[in-house]
Amino acid sequence: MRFENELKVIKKGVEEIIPVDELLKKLEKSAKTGVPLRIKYGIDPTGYDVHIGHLVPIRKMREFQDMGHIGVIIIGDFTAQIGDPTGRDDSRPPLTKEQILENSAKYMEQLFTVLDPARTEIRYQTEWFGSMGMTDVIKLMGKFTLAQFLAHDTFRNRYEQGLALGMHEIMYPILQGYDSVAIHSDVELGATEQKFNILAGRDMQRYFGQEQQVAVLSPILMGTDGVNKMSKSMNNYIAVFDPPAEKFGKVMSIPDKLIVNYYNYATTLHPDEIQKIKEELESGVNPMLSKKRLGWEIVKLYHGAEAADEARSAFEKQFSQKEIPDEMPEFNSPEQSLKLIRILTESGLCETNGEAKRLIMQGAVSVDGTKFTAIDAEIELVDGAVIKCGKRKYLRIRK
RNA sequence: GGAGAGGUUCCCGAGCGGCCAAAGGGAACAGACUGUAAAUCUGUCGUCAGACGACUUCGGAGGUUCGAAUCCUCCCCUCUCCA
Repeated sequence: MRFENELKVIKKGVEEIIPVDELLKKLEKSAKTGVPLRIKYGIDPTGYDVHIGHLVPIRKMREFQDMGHIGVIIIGDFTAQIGDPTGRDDSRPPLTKEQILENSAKYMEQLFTVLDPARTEIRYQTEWFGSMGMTDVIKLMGKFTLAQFLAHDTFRNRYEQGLALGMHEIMYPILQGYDSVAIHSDVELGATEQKFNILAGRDMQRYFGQEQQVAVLSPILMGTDGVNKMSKSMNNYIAVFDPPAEKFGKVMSIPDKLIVNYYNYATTLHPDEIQKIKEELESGVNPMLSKKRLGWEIVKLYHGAEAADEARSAFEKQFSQKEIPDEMPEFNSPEQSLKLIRILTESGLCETNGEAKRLIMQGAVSVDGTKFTAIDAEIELVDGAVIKCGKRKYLRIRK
């Protein structure tokens, strides 16, 4: 049957589908009636930096779109004020309308590197929450019990660890759940940590007499540190806005253990191909090679094959062959010569004089290939001279 | 409302009158090594100063003291138990 095939595609790279048989029924019904399914994914417009971990469920949405269904992106302008308790940010300052609009515009720009705009609907929570009164809110809250929330990992852990847990935070799943009612969601996508929130949507829909949505949960992508999940706050992420060389470098910095994981969730390679890479790794092929390919695949996804080639060869030049990169920041000064320390700080290569001194003493700084270790070194400012500071920072002198 | 515990440098977490710019760990950065911005080892890690040292920091505001992250007062915030 046709939907069996579709189901196979949907299942690929997905951790859990709750419940599978309902999804099958929905697919069947949609095929029969010609009415596309509504696939929901919510974002909080607290920022706009999208990283490749966010895009794991978004790719799934694209697959649904390619089957003819509708992707509905919810801009969580209300939930943004709460902050997803699943994260650990304590308080969020309320966002202005302008910020929300700006953030969501930039957010969508990045999502559209993956999504099909023709089959994407963008909805704001304000549409349905903006006019709600206290009575409605109380009614919604009454649909859930405290026990339910305390059964939720995040809430329980924070409670048991004695961390602060604001009353408003329990509103998060309630609001997210009601979103599903408001947009008549058929499927909600999210990472596995979203399970509770997404299931809350199912409950809400039942209370409102709607057909319940199906949860399609993607695995959580680990951050480049290999320890925490990829997130902005841990600064272990590869952003969609990162330039190609940056993406490539960040991929090279992931621990070797993560290679297969990234192939699975951050690329669109065929599972058989990934299996092959896995076997190669196990048989002792240098992980660096698989990583280079991984970096290439990821850059290609966002910037095309040409950019991927460039990123790879730039990396090889700079780190394997230790050549000087073509592009680097430049520094201008009217002086004939300057203290090395001052060049480093004034150009912004180093934050403080102390840092500059440290780096010099540690032998991290060289000018045109000559290492300088004297703190008070004075440098002739010659046009085109290249200062190297550490592994990745370069500066070209301009006259 | 009552009784306790606590707020420390980017994060976690010690310190509880001078030896504290503050242990330890993590992160970060650097060096060595490596066909990886992996792993490992070593070092650095408040600001200024070449160094001696000076200055700013331990929730906030005052106070005691020759001297406070450490003691006192008030305030703000968090947690636990009782109701």
